[in-house]
Amino acid sequence: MDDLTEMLKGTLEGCVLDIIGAEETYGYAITRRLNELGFTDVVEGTVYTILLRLERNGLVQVAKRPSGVGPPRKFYTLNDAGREERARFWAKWEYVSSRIDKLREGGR
Amino acid sequence: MDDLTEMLKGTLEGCVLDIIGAEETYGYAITRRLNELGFTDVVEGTVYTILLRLERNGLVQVAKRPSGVGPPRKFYTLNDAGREERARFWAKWEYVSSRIDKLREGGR
DNA sequence: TACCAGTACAACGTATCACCGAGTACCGGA
DNA sequence: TCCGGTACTCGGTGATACGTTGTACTGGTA
Repeated sequence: MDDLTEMLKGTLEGCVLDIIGAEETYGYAITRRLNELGFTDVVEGTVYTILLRLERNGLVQVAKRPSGVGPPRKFYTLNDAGREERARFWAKWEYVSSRIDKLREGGR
Repeated sequence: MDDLTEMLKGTLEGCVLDIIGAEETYGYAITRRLNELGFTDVVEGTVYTILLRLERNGLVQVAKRPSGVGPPRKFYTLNDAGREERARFWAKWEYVSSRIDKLREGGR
């Protein structure tokens, strides 16, 4: 699939939020997860910018722990604000995607 | 629904493309159509930027005609390149939205 | 020992996009 | 005559994903 960049704007952060919400995890693993989900072009740099943004906005709790197979990892968990934001994201997604699907079906 | 700006990036242009593809129309009417579709915060300035971009990228054919109820209108129609782009948009949308829905259902 | 691949994160700059605001202009009705 | 509705243009702003480069730790292997 060719360039999805623009279409991922505004949704990628929500996806990361959701992945963290499912279980405590770290940047490198999140990137792999997104790749295997089908977003093959998403690179580490992108995910780390999102993670730093989430941290700066106070949506996640961070814990640095050694990994054994490389440098230490920063593990992320959602806090209350993060869980709220995640719910808001899915509400928005539901809203937007349902309306676009309506347009597609020629819904006048 | 609160701010959808970021989530519309990359999809709004596709929506406009689709609306034009359905029938010959003009900026002001496209804005109204998007508003009634549920994208109530989309304003004329935004739509006109998209239309100028579509024109610059050679995806539409333009015809200026008097309106009778105000200043002349610029009517837009998709050309071959525009129809291709529209198809590409829906393919991308199908791809992205299906994968996000999968994430949402906890699809591991 | 020296090198390399895999893992892991950070920081810089860039392009694109939706939005905002202000401006121009045409028309009909109160 | 003014005002609301119609209709388009243009310049600037902020948010976001991406590309690139750099740092650094580990284990395997030639």
